[in-house]
Amino acid sequence: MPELPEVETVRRHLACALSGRRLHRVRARRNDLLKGGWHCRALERELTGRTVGEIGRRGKNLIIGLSNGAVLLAHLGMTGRLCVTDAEAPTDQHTHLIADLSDGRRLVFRDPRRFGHLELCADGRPGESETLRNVGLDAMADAFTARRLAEMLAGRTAPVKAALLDQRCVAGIGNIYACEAMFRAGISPQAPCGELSEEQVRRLHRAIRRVLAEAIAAEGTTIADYVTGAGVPGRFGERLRVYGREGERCRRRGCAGVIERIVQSNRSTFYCPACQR
DNA sequence: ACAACCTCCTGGGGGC
DNA sequence: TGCCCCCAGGAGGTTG
Repeated sequence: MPELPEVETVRRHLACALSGRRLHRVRARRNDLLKGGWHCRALERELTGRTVGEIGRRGKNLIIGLSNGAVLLAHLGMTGRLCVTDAEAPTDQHTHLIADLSDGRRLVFRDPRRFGHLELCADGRPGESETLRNVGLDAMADAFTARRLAEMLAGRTAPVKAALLDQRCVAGIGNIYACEAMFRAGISPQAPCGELSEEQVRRLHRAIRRVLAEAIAAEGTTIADYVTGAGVPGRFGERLRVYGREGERCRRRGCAGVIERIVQSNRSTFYCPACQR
């Protein structure tokens, strides 16, 4: 599931394969995947002829700069893929946008489960878009400090896990890396936000940064069908310490605990009851 | 204001 | 073998 490291991997791929190319024929197929009031024909008209500039990211959102100051935003949801393929590569009913590029290849947006979406900001003010207006500080941004994390958690009674998943606070963490960060920090996913000590918040901040940086270096985690731009699975899956490991032994040296799975806000949480308190 | 649910969607897997 | 049900979860919406 594309969280920050997977989206960053896609961003790097697109920066190589898409930046500098012109979009010369665009087909959009589903109005319900377009935010900001767009429909397919208008989006096709607006995109056609634009040249792709820099590719950025905030949280799990891709920010694709276009000529004339427009910006295309893309969220991959659960199963979304945005990649540059050969023009002969087959497409299916889950392919929702195809843009032929000036170099003979094509940009393809495919998303079977359709939790993803696209939004064009013709005015070049993506910060006010439907997509980004509720998205907080990127988890890898310099401005995301332990102090900022402490401010976000202060006074809240919700479990820490819920706060980490809330994109309005810190953006980019999903279910996998929330579990992994809490394990590394040795903090119970059920601990109320406001009850963490300063030291625990510092540990949590450090754990978030480290697990995300390691996952970026490994080109993400492949659970079901995410692949990197090169079409290969991410390598971080083998380094997960709790996610998906229910019933297995804790990997922390000297810990005899067994990983448990609980459900929090309808989502699986994996943790070690022996080392997370 | 905040927290706890519900909803959208499809493919894959388990059980019978 | 085939069918049905459940499960995965990002994020916005609704309810309390």
